[in-house]
Amino acid sequence: MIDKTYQPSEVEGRIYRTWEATGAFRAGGPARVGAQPYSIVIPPPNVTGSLHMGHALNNTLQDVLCRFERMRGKDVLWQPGTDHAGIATQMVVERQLMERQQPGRREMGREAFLKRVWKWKAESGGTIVNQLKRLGASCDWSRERFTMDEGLSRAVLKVFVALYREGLIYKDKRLVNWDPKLLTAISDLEVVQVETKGHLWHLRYPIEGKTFNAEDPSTFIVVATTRPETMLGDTAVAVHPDDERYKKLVGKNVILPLVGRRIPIIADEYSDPEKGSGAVKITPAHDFNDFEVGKRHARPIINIFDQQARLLPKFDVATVTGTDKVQIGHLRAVEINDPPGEVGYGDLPEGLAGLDRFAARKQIVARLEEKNLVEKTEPHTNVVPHGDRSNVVIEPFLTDQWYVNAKKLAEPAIAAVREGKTNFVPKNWEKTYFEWMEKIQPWCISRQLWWGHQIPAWYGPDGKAFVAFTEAEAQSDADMHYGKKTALTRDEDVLDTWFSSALWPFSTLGWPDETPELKRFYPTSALVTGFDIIFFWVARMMMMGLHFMKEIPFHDVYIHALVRDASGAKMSKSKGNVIDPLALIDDYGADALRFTLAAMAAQGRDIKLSTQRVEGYRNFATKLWNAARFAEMNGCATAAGFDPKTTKETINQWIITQFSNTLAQVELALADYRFNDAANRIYQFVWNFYCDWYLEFTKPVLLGGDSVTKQETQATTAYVRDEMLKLLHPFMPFITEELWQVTATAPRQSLLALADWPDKGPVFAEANEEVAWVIELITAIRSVRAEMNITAAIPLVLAGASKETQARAERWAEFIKRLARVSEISSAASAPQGSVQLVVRGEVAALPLQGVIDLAAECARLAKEMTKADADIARVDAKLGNANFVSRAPEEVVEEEKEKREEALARKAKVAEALERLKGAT
RNA sequence: GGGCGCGUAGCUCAGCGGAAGAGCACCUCCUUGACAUGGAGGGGGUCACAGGUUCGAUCCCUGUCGCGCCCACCA
Repeated sequence: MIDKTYQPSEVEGRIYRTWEATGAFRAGGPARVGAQPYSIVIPPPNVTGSLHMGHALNNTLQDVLCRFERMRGKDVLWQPGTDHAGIATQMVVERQLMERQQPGRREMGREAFLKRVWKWKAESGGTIVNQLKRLGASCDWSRERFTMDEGLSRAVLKVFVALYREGLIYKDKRLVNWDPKLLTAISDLEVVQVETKGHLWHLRYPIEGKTFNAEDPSTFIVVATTRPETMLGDTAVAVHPDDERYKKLVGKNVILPLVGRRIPIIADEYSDPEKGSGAVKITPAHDFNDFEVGKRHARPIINIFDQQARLLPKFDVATVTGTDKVQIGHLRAVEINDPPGEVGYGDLPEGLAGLDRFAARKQIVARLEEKNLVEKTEPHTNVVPHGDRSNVVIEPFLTDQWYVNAKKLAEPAIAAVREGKTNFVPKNWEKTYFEWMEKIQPWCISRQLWWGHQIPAWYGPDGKAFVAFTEAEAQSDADMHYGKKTALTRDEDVLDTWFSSALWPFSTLGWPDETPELKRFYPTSALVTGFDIIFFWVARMMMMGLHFMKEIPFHDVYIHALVRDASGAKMSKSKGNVIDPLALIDDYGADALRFTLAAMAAQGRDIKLSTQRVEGYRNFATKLWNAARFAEMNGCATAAGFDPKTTKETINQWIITQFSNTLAQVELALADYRFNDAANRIYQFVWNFYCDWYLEFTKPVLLGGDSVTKQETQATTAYVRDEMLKLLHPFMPFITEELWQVTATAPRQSLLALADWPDKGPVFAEANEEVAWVIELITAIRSVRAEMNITAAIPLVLAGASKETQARAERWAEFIKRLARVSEISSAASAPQGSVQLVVRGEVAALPLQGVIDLAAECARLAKEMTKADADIARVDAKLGNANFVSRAPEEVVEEEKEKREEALARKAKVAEALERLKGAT
């Protein structure tokens, strides 16, 4: 006996354990020999993270695909695993240390700290995996990987060394995005632009050789800046070469206030006459654009900050040699106003050393104001780069870092998408991909962190780098190079987390070894991910995959939307609008959550998730459960060898036909990644077709005595239920698997998860047509009943009905009586006096209700129908009256319109007749 | 500044060249033996606006107005 109610919380865990215990999700099992492979690699969640709504959506969609393909007989590998998430994880552990007032990572030292992180990974690493299981993810957990496990680390090492030797990884000194809080470089992608309200300061820089006088503009030049504190590092003032205002100043010098450094006024197209004063201060060490301008004019690069963006007592000065190479070194500060021909560097003015950049800003503005060097201060809004993790303002900072020549690697990656080897779904994301890939910048891959893959580079005493697989190898290279045993020190830095993620599609399959899995499952079939990591991850997997495997990593890239809260805001912890998927699973069951996400996953639009919607799909699960109970109560058992093609009963043929249509549409939708269409179609079938109509239609049969008809109906009910469970299983795996078990009257041949997907079913056109008529008739009668508030059973008279209709009515009498609450059905030449008359397919169905109905109301109802018929006729006539339409529109469209006209005319005639009759009765 | 997308029923959204759809909400009726987490019925939309293409436009094109996102930009 099936339980009265379905309790997800009591069922889901048990079901999942059954799947795991039977190895249902194992790829390459004996049952799959000879099967076509289908593979998806999971976007690896952060190992110490927990499941959020984005994961829930992402993994639901992957699971739908995997379960669908598995049931279709493919050898499915859904490759799971987790990411070490360098910065994020290191931050979490450091915070923990701080909260527990334990020594920080620097006090602990690298080794002890890493031990601590591994411990945290061991403690919390299982959380996300268990949460994915609660969602129902059918990953092959026996193959779970971690980006820092032995094998993947080997892949990372191999890739780094190979790219280095090919010249595609190199070390370079240039400005990077420096995070002064985390004390590491980050890539362009980890920088977010935040609109910030600030000020624009207009500063007066006195011109050399003139006595500064605030009242006399010829004695100074005004530069506008949002970062006055960086003026300490200025090495030029740039104006546009065509700017008449400043033409005669080009070549002259200004004396940098506070510092006294003499710096030239240069002409450079970078300067925009429209912005600020048209003259711009050039601070090559602290601005990306200024860096370029500085290089063009061979200006020195003066770094004024330490790693935490606090003012240095003595500046670091780098000089430019050539335009590409930069050398850096400490120079002594020189005297203010040093001799012509040389640039002075200057000491930091008294009392500023160690000030943080924002404090320095205040101080410097104050000091400039004192000297009357601030012309004006305007409020100003601009976008300021922030670290995506630390949320502090990023400082452009001159350091040595490792880079990947992304431009080179991008070429084949662009071509592969151009040539359609890899397809984005929806397609418009390809444009985003191309735009980024085509102007891709060198990828900064070194991070000044500890948690991650340490860079396999060792340095000799002169700073020369030896990149090798092992320290011993590097040592022997170095010894050879120096001609003697030489002490090396290892590069302290680790690689960007995304470096190892970029290898995910092949590293998880065993690369660099030539494993059978790699051969079988690469390239993977599909990648399912959010648009926010197209650049971070998808693009880089394309680059690495093509470079090392010489083949695309995946055929399709399905890009899904973001899950937002019910009002459309991005979910974030700080806003407190995060909906926890686990809480929804607790409340409504994993199936309801999954179905909600799938049903809302329309391409190209974000998902605004509301709990109400989840509740609705919980109700859907309940509905399904009860339908199965009903079937069981009525002895509907799976019949061995049942063949839907051999059914004789119209109603059975009808539901089978509806199922066939649904099946076909669901398959089409899934082939196109239209998850919402697939889900909605199934929903409609289960609720509207199977429950609302089919089960209601068959009640009289099932409640009646034994007969061939009854047997066939019982078998069909069970058959469609079983097929329906299969169809629904990819979306609602738990309840369907449970029902598959509890409805079994004989042992099932397999778990539902491994059952065969339904075959293309038969279509009975005649039955379909006939039942459509019955439904229309019943609906029309019900409508009138409800509108007129008639509860009692009433007779039905078919007025002037055709032989065919009369025969149909006879065949369906029992059903019509029951579902429309009709007492008896008869035929007559015309509708009885005072009856309500319905037009169904051009024929009149009359309900003799004299005395019961409100004649005025009925008149009004008919008048309304008449208006509608007139409108329909008028519209069709307008079309058909248009010679252009008749001559130019396709023939079948014209035919269709003619038929519509006939139909509307007939309907109008019937309604008019009915009105006449009614008036006659009054 | 460059790009992408969205304005359709009260709300959330499908549809995207041939008679406007769903779910929720709302209103009316229904404790019938699967299910009140239910059943039956109903109201509600010049498909943002203006032009254009077409025999025909919610759908294609152009523009306008709103809204969102991505990329670039510390004057």
